Amino acid sequence: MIVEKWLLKQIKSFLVTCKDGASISKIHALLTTSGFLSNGNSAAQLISSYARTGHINLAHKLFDNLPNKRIDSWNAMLISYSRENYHLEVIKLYESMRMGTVKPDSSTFTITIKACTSLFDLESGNEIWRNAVQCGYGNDMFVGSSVLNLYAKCGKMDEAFSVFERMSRKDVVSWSTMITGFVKTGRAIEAIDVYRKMQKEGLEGDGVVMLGLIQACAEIENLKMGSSLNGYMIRRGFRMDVLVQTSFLDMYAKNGKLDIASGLFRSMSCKNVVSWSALISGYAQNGYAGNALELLIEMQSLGFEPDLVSLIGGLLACSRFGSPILGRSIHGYIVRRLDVNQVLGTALIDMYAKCGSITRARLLYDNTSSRDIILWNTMISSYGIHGQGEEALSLFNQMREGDTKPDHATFASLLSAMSHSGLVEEGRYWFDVMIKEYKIEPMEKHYVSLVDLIARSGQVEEAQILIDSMKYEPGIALYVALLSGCLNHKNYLIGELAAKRVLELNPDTAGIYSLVSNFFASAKKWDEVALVRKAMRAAGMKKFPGYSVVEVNGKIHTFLVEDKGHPQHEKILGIMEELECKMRDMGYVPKTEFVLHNVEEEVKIRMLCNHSERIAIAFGILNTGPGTRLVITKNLRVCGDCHEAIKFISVIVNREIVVRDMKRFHHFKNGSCSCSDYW
DNA sequence: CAGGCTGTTC
Repeated sequence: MIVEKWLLKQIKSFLVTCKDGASISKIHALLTTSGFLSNGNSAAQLISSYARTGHINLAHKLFDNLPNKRIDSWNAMLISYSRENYHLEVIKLYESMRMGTVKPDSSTFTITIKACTSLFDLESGNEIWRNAVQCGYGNDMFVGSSVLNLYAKCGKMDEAFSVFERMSRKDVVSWSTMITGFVKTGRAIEAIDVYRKMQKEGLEGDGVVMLGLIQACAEIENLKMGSSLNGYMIRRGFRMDVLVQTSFLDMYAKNGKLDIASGLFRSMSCKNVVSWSALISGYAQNGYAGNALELLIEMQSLGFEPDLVSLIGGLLACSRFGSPILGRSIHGYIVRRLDVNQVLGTALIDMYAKCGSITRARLLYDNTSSRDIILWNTMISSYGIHGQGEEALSLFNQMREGDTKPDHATFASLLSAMSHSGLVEEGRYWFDVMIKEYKIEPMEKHYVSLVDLIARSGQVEEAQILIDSMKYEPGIALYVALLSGCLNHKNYLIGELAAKRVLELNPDTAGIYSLVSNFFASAKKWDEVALVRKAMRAAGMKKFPGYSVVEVNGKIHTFLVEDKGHPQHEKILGIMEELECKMRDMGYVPKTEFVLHNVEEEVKIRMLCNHSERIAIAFGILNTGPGTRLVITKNLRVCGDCHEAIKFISVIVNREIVVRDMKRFHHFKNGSCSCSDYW
């Protein structure tokens, strides 16, 4: 007997580390012939050894043939499936176990609930949790933590919290599950509260807890707390692994501190695809499209295969840049290598729409099999920026018929589409529906669209009343919307108040200064015009020169304002002069009020003609065949004079010209534009 | 046997 026990122990310890399938089979045969397996001895070890060496089918065969299945064999089988991510098999196996007489234990419940978590199967998870309580495992820390994670992953943090509060024993895993859960559901403040409670109970956080806290800091934009967390971790001797470093990197990148993020990235001795992706996305989200694309290329050249997320970052950069050529090439790269999932599909639709091809965007949209809220919102917004308000509305109505509930972003896109298309009554109507039927509290962005819509239609007083009726302090965007309405409809009384508010609220783009200045010029208040110019210089606005991008014959060409550096400069100039002549004959009068510099009238006219969008258009005309559609992307807002001029140009050259600016698309065709005015 | 990094709309 003693020898047998010793032998079994030796066999077990050998199986734990054995990597050789043939040896496992030999031991299997030995145990079978000597009769040990018949009472279940060593079966669990054999099962996990088989599974660990990639022979899960052999493991299952052995398990099926066991005459006496003990709980450790069941659990070994469950764990083997779990390791291979066969979550449905785990749940099935658990159910067949429940049919028999063997009692599940803590591991059984822990693993099975984890499988439900991976499948986001809240229903089965709840059922198994009830079983666990019935079997006396309601106070088990492992089972408890896996239930916390189940609720957290399914977004049910209130349920998780009530289980958490009733747990009699908690360890660092239980606490960190709560912290991570709150962060991932957008409740960063509560995540930090949980951490403080944990500290009060005398528990130290570990790496996982820190990771959650870093993400919390990223979300609430508290970089100060984030940095002090960094100091704390260094003092306590935490190992800064890739995960933690990537989280710090991401925190800085998300908050626009790309210099710090990139410094951190360069200093990392160990980087993975995720670290690359985090920085690429950070650049793309903050408008540094060029840096994002450069990094994507650098990543490949160093042998890192871009994954889904880094490519989504690349697509985002393309849509910021307005470059369909780059976007298409990334699309092609993706199709050759990866499966397109919903997030990627959405990014592609957004990219095509923002790069000027609403048709291609719709094509992709029609080919999607399932539609989540972001996909709907993206398509609605795409129609909006292209000035197709009716299409946006019709899509929105289709959405209402289905089972995806519109959210705040849906209405933001819808209302903005209404305002870009001048659908005044519809805009008012849906704003009301949003509040009354969908119980969505209007946010600033909703008010901005509505004010823009109403003011644009000429009801400036009403727009003013709407702003005054808001429950919170109106931001600059609202006064900008009001002011542009005042400018269009020459309401100088309200306009002057709006203009003053705009200046008080420190505009951060040259476009806004130019709007204010145009307003005062229109009111013939020249002293104010001069003041605005001064304020703009003081704010350092001239640092951002306007540029336009145009793609011709598969190449991207960028033009700055007054760009003289192009090899075809002389020819471009020729086209521009020819166009100007014909435009004048057709009745075009330069709107020199759009020039904010205090110079001679004749110089102003020269400056208007040298705007980057005009140079880009002339270049496009020069280098493409008659009738070719031109797509130009401008980094600022398109200027009011250019908006007029391009209408004429579209007639002269008989082409469709699409100009995308920071906010939307202007489709010029046969002398008119899809947008009623430039702003 | 339970918890960890990056991603799409406004």
